[in-house]
Amino acid sequence: MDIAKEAKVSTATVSRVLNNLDYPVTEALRKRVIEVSERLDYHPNIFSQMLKGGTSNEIGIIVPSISNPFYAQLVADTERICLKNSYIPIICSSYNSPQLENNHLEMLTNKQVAGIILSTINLEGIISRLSSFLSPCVLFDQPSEGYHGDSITFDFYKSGYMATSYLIENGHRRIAFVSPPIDRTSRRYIYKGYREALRDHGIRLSSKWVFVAANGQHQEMETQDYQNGRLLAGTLLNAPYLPDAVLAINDIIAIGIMSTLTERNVQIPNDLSLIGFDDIAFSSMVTPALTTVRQSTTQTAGTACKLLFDRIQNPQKEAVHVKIEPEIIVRSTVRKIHPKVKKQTDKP
Amino acid sequence: MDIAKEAKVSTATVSRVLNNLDYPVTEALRKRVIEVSERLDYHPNIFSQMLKGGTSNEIGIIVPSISNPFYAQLVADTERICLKNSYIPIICSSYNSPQLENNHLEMLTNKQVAGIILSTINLEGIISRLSSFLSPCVLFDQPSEGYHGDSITFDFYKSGYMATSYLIENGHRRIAFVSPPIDRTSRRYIYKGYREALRDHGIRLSSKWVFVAANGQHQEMETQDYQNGRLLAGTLLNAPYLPDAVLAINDIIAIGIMSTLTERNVQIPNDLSLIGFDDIAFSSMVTPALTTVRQSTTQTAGTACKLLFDRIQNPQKEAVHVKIEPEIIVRSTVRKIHPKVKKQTDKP
DNA sequence: GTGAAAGCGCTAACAC
DNA sequence: GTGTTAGCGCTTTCAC
Repeated sequence: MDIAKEAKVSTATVSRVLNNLDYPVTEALRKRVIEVSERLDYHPNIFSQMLKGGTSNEIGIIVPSISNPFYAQLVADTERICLKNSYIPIICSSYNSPQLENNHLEMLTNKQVAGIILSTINLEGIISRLSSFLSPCVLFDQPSEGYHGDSITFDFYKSGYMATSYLIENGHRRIAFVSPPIDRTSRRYIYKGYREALRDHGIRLSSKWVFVAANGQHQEMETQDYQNGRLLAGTLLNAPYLPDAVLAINDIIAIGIMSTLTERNVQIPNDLSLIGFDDIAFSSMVTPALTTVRQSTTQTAGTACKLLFDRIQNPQKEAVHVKIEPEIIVRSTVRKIHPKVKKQTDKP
Repeated sequence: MDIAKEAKVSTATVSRVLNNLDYPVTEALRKRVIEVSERLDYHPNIFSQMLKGGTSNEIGIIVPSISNPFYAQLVADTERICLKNSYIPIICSSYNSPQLENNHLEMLTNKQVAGIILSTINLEGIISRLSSFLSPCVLFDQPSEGYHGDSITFDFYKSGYMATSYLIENGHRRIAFVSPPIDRTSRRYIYKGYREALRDHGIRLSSKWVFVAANGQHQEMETQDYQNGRLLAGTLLNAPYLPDAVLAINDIIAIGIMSTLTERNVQIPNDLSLIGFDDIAFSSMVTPALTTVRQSTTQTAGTACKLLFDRIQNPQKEAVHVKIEPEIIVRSTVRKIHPKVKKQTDKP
């Protein structure tokens, strides 16, 4: 330690002063050490601190893709809370690659971060390893069935159910379902909610109203969802008649649908109602503003951080599972219609 | 080292095997070490590696706000390139706080990251310290005048000049300028480009066509820009007559303007042309699709990474300054008008 | 009150 | 070919 030499004291004293240990050190020495450390622009070497058994104040945050506005928001919210609690967030995108997610996880545990907040795209693949980690891990956003640690997810099933019911209550019967490939548990649940809401209201599920994109998703998700929305809206318009409403599995795909519809002079919500999921910032910026089911990022981020902080404090405490309730944000893309008045388009 | 004991060899041998040093080790021993290391699920302690003088493969990326779609895109692009080159990106948001930016910078240098890619919001404040860093730092996105290291920025002045000229060439004369507070060098340059383009085309700058928001920006930037756009469009509509065109200093504020205009039945581009800056993904998703000046994030990210990687390879090489050329993305919000035909609105 | 010294896990120089 | 050992910078116990 250079400071020790320069100030002519022992390294022990330097350590005691700089770490503010409540250890008896004469004012004179203390002052000298501080003076020298400032003069030398001293920064402790975190590696040797950690080697010596120090604890990290970093928190890893892993999400599928940071360029997706929903995750950008979720990460930003989480980041802010970490910072406020003097943790340093380390943000990682898995880009839908289990391999990359694994790498990140390994990197984070190697660093012995204080904790990990993870939206996994590969639950089955990692669930067994999670508990063996040295750093506590809370799962958020995506469903986490079978995980025994802390977790917090949306109630996707309920989201799907609520959105569909909401449309039905507004008089819609022919409700289309539009989605990218249903390859995630979250999507499966929304779809299930959709089907069961229809069933519970005595509406027969018709496969002709289910539009699921075929392609994979290794490109940028946001653009792809948008394009899927545009495309699927196109095939939807080719049907002999229009549905009453469309349930789009996320806001971006909904905005894609709006775009094609507007182009083809189909008025929303006059000719067709539309509801999305997520409530990303842009949903309120499009015209007409999109009615959607909010998956509150602030709530998710807040709860995830709280669970993690609590666990860091008390590693022995019982695991907690939280479900965030969906909330319908009523804006301008769903209109009330009278179920008796069957609207027909001018298509053959 | 547990492995050494377990396999009954020295730690040196273990290190040699596990690091694949081209050091003579008998196959038998090598196999035994590998077998044990796998059985014990061994992970090297990166702290002691670093302590011993190892080099980090992490790269710090600092931007103002990750929830801003432009920066989300820029970060995602940068992240991907880092990953592809086996660097681990560490993403930090400064949230427009010089204090926080400083903290991040300090954290990154403490970790002795391989390099830093920085969009600084506090150039003056940090420029002197940058060169004393142990990790090389390339500045991107924001102007970096006075910095002697590598840097890469947009030609904001040219952007502003080009956009304004483009509008003028399309027959517009009364061109409004709409912006959040002009508190950043980038914005000052765009504004300057606007003014000088007007001047060079013999159009007098009229302060009544300059709309600059008053408020600060410690909230979420994206929402705030949008709201500013809405508000300023409102005051713009209260003027006795409409301008021919509006130059909005970023896409989000442009989308805010579109929103108010659509609400008030002002048709874009028939009644008013509009051009933005950035070319965020959403600009092509709104209706009508926004004409804008692209600040290519892929180009910026690519160049920034290249400069940094080069410097890591060769710390002595000369500093490089790159300016990314703006590019007008023609979509549907600017129409050509004949300069002679003075359009008047029906307002008094 | 202060200092000396051990040791965290690893790598590399040196011995054998 | 393989083992021994010093030392990276820090914290902490123990001795003075």
